[in-house]
Amino acid sequence: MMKVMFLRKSKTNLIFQAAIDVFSEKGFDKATMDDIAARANVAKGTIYYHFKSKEELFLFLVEEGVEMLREGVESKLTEDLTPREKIELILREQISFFGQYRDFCVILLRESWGAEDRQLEFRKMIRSYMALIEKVVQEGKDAGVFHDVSAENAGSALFGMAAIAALHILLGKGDYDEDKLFSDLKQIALSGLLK
Amino acid sequence: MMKVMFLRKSKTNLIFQAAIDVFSEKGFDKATMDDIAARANVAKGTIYYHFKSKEELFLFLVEEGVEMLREGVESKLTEDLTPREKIELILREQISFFGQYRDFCVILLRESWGAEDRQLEFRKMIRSYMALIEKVVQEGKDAGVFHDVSAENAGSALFGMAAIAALHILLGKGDYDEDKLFSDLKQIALSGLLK
Amino acid sequence: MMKVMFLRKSKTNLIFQAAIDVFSEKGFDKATMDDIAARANVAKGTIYYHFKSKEELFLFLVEEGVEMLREGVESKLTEDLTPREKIELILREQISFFGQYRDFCVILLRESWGAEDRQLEFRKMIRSYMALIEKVVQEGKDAGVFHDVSAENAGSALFGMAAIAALHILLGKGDYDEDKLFSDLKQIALSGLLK
Amino acid sequence: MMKVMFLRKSKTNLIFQAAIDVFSEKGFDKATMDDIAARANVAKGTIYYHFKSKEELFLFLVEEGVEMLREGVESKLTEDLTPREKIELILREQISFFGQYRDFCVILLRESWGAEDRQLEFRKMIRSYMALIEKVVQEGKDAGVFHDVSAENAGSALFGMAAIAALHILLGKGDYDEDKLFSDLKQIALSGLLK
DNA sequence: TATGAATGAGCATTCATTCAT
DNA sequence: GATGAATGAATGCTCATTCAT
Repeated sequence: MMKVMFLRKSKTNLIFQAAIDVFSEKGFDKATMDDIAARANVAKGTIYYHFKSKEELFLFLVEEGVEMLREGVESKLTEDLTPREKIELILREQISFFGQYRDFCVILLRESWGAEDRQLEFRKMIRSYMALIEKVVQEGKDAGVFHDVSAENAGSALFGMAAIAALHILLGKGDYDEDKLFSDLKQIALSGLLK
Repeated sequence: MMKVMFLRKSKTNLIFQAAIDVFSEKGFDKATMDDIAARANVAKGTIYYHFKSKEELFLFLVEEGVEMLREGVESKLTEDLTPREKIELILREQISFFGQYRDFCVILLRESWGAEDRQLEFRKMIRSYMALIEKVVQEGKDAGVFHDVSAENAGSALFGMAAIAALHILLGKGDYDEDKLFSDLKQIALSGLLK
Repeated sequence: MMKVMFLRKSKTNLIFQAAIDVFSEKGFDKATMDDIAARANVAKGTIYYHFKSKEELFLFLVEEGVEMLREGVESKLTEDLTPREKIELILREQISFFGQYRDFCVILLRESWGAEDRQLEFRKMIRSYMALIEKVVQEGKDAGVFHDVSAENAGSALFGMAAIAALHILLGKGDYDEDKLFSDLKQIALSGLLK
Repeated sequence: MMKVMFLRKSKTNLIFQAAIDVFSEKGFDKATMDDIAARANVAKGTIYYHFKSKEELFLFLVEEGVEMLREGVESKLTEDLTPREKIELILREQISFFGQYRDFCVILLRESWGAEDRQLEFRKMIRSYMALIEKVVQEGKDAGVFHDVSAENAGSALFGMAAIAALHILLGKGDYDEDKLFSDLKQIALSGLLK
């Protein structure tokens, strides 16, 4: 998402960047097209020349964001890794992504729960990411190295654990110590709290 | 909150119930006072007779909800339980609460991320619940039965794991199998994925 | 008005007093029945038990106020006074009244200009006061001691001169020096600016 | 204000004109933005595109009106006139202005008395006009041709005399005979009622 | 007499969207 | 491609008035 964007300097891109800023600062409803236009140094009509509606602009944005997270993780899940290593990689990548794109992640967590079409769409995207985790869990189970838990439950649990823990720190006051968070989550996810 | 509410049939309560419905369906911004009034079969002015503003109505609602979750859990965390049993209890209670008050939980997950005062307030409430978990984790560490992970990280991780996994099922199509979810999360949280 | 009021301690009177305070502070439109009820330490319904409407309450209030000014002046305009002395008396009385009932006078000046029934009513009241002045001017003209100016013009001019000059001081920062104001207005009204 | 306004036919101007009409008819509080929009044949949103708020629109309006009166008078107060001629000129101009802009003058007299910021602002504007009169009175005193009255008292008295007398006629039923009113006020202001 | 909960019409303001240039 | 003036439906909130007790 953001990477691609930095290459071109088209109006479309200016708008896109501005939209990320504004949506993450204010949320979908509170953000106005005027805000975005001002941030992009573009006339309001110009946004409508490039995007059909506020909704569509937002959808594009979230789509690219989730895709980026998913692809980033997927591309690193090479065949030579063990299930355990894959889980570690997923946790590390997700923690890193949340640190790098905090604002986008706030959007995601804010706007994915509800019954509007947009929100259903977002949950579908998130599920496509969770599916990656589920696949790894299944592999582990098939290989006999993981306990017999529902892959779906494990997928959402691991995503949720990392997401909420990351945002909890990022939206609090302290520093975001990615290494400590990773080490703690890895401990819990793989070996549990109990000694 | 909801329990007490069901007993009385005051206007205040009608409004409260309607507000839960509407806010969870549409979120804070999209929900209108007209919606809530219509759902409660009350004139719009009546809402303002009982609550100072939309914001205040919402705040009350979330306050009572989180308090109910927190107190429900806290009251059951008796001294005779081991840390392991306490973690199990917390997971079971939270899973049950999410099943019972799905709409409220959607509200909580939707509206807690952002920089508005209201949102800061919500996160503070959630933190007061997480603190319960942190305390138990600390106990376990002190007793030498839990691994040495940051209690804060563990607290947000366990809350997030259960919250997201629960909502993932509740907002999907399938049934909400509390027992299976509990058993899976207990497994991961206490002993991890690895055999 | 105010004098009579202080004698009784009925609810009606409590409301009346509160209404004067609130109306003069906020004006007719901005003043609310809640304000008045709170100031009178009375339930809102009680006001409606004693007065038919906000409008009526206001009307009563202004009626009594103007009547008090008019009667106060009229009762002192004894037959033994010369027209010149009468003009002096009118000026002195009006200046004194404005000083004593500043808030009420603000109401009067605020709410008398417009086309609503209430406002027409107020102007009629004011005209009944101006009529006193006109009569004196006519007397002076008939007696050959006043110049030949339209009595009506003179009446409104003298009322306006004293009213605006008084409020100009009363709403400004300085002290309200009634004697100096009287002496200046007397000078202008009777002998003019020119030496 | 009005003069310039009549030249252009911009939306801004349409709104401005409509606002004068509506505010003078109903007063600030009772006038609604819907009224103004309807009168201007403009969508309500259009008003907000050109003016930040009802308050701001109103303020602009009064500002320009008073400024027009002040400048109109000031520009004619040339050095070659005697104090007496200047007072005459001021009276004539003010009487003419009130006749020409009756509605605006109603607004001014209605909305200048109270403690709201807006009203303080208006009184400040009026004082800037009164200052013109005070200066002339001072000149007359310095030149030894006027009696020794407080310039401030004389300023507010002359303004008030002309304002109230003018509106008294304009809001009554009869014709507005500017010449007679001028001749009467000149008589009183310069030479007084007494022969 | 007195109360205060309930009402609903009314209002200022916002903002996504359109469209003539 | 780009603009920004214009739109009008939508919304949170107010407040005079009513009425059951």
